[in-house]
Amino acid sequence: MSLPHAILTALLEKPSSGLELTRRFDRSIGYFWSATHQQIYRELGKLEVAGFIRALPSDQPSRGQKKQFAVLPAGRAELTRWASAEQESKPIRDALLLRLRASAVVGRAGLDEELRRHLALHRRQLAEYQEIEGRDFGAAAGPEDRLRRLVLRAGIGLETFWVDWLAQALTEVEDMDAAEPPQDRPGG
Amino acid sequence: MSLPHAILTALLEKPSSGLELTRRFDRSIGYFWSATHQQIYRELGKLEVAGFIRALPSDQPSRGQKKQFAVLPAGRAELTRWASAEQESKPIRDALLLRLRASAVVGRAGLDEELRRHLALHRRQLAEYQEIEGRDFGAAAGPEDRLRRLVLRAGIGLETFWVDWLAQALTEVEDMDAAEPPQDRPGG
DNA sequence: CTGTTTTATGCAACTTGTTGCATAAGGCTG
DNA sequence: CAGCCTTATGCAACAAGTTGCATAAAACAG
Repeated sequence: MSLPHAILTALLEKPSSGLELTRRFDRSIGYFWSATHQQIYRELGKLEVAGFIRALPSDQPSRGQKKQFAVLPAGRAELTRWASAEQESKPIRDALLLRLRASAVVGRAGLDEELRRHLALHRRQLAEYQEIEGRDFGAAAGPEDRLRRLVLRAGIGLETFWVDWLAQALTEVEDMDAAEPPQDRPGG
Repeated sequence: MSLPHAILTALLEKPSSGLELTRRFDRSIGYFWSATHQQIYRELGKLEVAGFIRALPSDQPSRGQKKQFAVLPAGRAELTRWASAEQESKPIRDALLLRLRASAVVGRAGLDEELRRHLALHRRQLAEYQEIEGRDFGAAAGPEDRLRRLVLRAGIGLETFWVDWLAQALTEVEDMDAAEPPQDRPGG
């Protein structure tokens, strides 16, 4: 249950409306904790009821009107509590690796294309991270920026790993396809 | 929606009962697609109704009795179809990176312990993967084993990355803690 | 042969995340 | 100013995953 804490973190970094949060969850925060606007609006409602955030006063009351949210002391306390507690790590689910395992059983048809597609996606993501690093993290900075830079370095490291692994996997799969056509269950 | 396909793959590798599947989802398959016994039994029921698998005949009918499942031709066809189609990649959610970001805002209390805990977990997982590699993948083999080895290499690469990153993150955080105590919002 | 543990299957309720759609304000275009 | 697009918020239904518990047979201990 980390979505509320992702939202609290984002709102502490900068008070925002639901839509602004959604935009930020498509970029920075969303690089490691994604959420749709539906989740965000629902969670904002819960956080407000719980007294963790409040809507900043606005003229118009509701729909079609921006509503800014700011974190209340209770919300900061909750985030502090969460951040100093042990996290249960969520189980891994990686569809691409599952697919490779399935391909070992039912054949490699279309596998090379999928690997190429993923390779392109990860290369693009890596380039984006590297651009952010060059833009936002030039000189040495305080602990806040050092921690954020560590997070970014995790992203860069992960994408670098995937790019390397996918390139190697693609080479191997092409090699297998050359030796033996990738029909379903080729040799038996 | 990949759980049914994970189960079909596992059953094609070896027909199994629900509990045997559960055990395998705690090991090999579960390294990249985890599932609880609840999910597995429920999904087995659906796959049987859909005509993708069938229960092998047994003496006793139901509870407390092992029920072996085998994949039917329709099930193999479904897995083949799934494996040759494009996968929508699931959004990323990594609680540890989120926590680092939160720590940048509410302070680093307990962060070093959490990093050490993760480091130990990833080191253990890496050792397990390397042991499997040494045991199961000695000599060169057919395309099936080459694909499975690629999957294992992904696991090894990922764990290696995490071990390296966590070690570096820990060093940095300890350095920050030495310069400035890790209270909530230390310097402002 | 009785009670406890282990193996094995499964239901029900709940939480989390996704998809599709509805509503409404404001700006733009002819 | 009528119609359309974009921005902004939100409901409802659904799908996926989790948690807690129930049931029952077999194995084991005394």
